[in-house]
Amino acid sequence: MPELPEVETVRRGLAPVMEGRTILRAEVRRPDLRWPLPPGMAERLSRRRVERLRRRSKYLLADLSSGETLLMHLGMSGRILVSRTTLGAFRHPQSADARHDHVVFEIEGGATVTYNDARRFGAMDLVPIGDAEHHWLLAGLGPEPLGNAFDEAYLVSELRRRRTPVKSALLDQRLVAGLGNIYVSEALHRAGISPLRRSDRISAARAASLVPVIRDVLTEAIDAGGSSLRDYRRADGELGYFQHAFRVYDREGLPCPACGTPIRRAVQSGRSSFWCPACQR
DNA sequence: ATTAGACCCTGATCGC
DNA sequence: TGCGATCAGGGTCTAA
Repeated sequence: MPELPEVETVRRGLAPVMEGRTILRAEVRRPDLRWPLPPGMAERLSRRRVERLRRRSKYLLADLSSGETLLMHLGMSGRILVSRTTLGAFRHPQSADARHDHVVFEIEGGATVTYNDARRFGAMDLVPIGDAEHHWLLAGLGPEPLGNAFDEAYLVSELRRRRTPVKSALLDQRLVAGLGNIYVSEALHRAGISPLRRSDRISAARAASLVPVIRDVLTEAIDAGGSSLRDYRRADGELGYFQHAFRVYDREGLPCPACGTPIRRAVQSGRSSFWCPACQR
């Protein structure tokens, strides 16, 4: 579910209540997420201060005073929600089903941070600070799409040597890290490239144009607080609103906002792609 | 070496 | 109202 903009939005919501503060107590209610939680995780988190909350791709990284980094991934349905215990245990309507509250952190200063994940595709692990980028889940990740290493020369050369559809190439986290099904579809529409087109058959100029387009769509989505379709919520429980700006995603049969042609849908490597057959070639 | 498909799990929605 | 089929912002692993 959450792609880079959603994870960044969660990070920005959590940072003010976690950074510089101590986790008074951590509680693990269900250790069987995508993989078993690391041994003794609750004890290794309790009474540690969160020095910094970072993001790499779709992962959140909390550097702790113990010298370990807590690595978190939200999978498809994961949420991290902040509630204020000083105001009483208040759960408003758009909050998640408490049966899926798997990890709970009590934070110094009166905040409770709850990891909730119905499908349990999410993950957490602990790794020595400084080794996070070598963790097996992070080691193969490509450049950050909003970072300097992701530039026109890089993308042109990577696409040129792949024969997969460009949709699959951009979803490959080894090529660029953080895009998912929504933002790939949106970026390809903005660039006028069909998701079905073979990567190595895109002209260099058109491939290069994807770089600023990807940056723009991610930046706009972060500014909107991400996209809320089914499960995703910001850390404060509110909805993101970038879904209202979708041009093609989840709009099969509806008119293309640029030309009015009905949006088409096709399944590529098991996931739906949406595109305008007139604007995208 | 690539690439499509199965799989992990729960919940919402749709057609009958 | 109930029931099965299908689908969903993630990623890994297997088999062709």
